[in-house]
Amino acid sequence: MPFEATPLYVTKASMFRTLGHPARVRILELLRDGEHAVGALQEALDLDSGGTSQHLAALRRIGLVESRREGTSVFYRAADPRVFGLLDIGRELIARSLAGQQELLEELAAE
Amino acid sequence: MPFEATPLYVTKASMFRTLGHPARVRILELLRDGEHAVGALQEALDLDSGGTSQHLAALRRIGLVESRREGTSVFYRAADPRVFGLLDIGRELIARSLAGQQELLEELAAE
DNA sequence: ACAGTATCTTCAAATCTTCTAATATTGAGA
DNA sequence: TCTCAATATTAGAAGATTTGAAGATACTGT
Repeated sequence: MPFEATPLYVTKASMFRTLGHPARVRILELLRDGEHAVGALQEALDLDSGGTSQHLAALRRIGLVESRREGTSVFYRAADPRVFGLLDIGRELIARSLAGQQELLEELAAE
Repeated sequence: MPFEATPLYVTKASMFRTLGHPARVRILELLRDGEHAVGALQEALDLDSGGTSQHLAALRRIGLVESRREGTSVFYRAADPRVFGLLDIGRELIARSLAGQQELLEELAAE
């Protein structure tokens, strides 16, 4: 009874697509240093409560974050620290790409 | 004269979003073992020529692939092998998440 | 220069995502 | 149980992306 007849590359794509929103990238960056309550995230991101929940729900849907309730607050954390590796590689790739543009600019300036 | 006044997390998000399409994930998987002509990719993906070009253009726009023309063919390759690290971590995270679901199923079955 | 092939671009229709605002749920404490 | 505060969910409008078809461009060999 396979729940998941979806090819792996489709699942992978949904994961990347879920990461493909500025607010969600920022949420994960914040979760690097441990769990945060929804209220704290909301304030840090300058979002309203609905928006914050929606983004968290998207991240939870694909299993990137997990939550824990404590009284009236809900705390979120990264489900697996490897997700930060994605962010790191992302940063490296962007750095590389900007460095390339930089070189081009310098060549142009040197003419 | 900053070309890029965009915050890093926005650029990062566009990169992930660009990766967030099954065809583009598959293209990168194919590029793991070296460069491929557009025609070859197109056949492997079973896409029409327009679609293939568009996906490649999206990948090139954010600097994940580079191309080289040889006669009438254009060959694409990954601009930086670190991008494969993204795919690898993606696979690991999905594996983890499926394993979690699996456990849940087993608990349910054991009841 | 011409014909043929390969790749790229463009544009509008269909689809999916995000945003906004309103409403629902959950738990704590009186 | 009632009410408040914190999160979550939903629905519809607005915005962005994908698709598919057609046309434009570039290269090779003759």
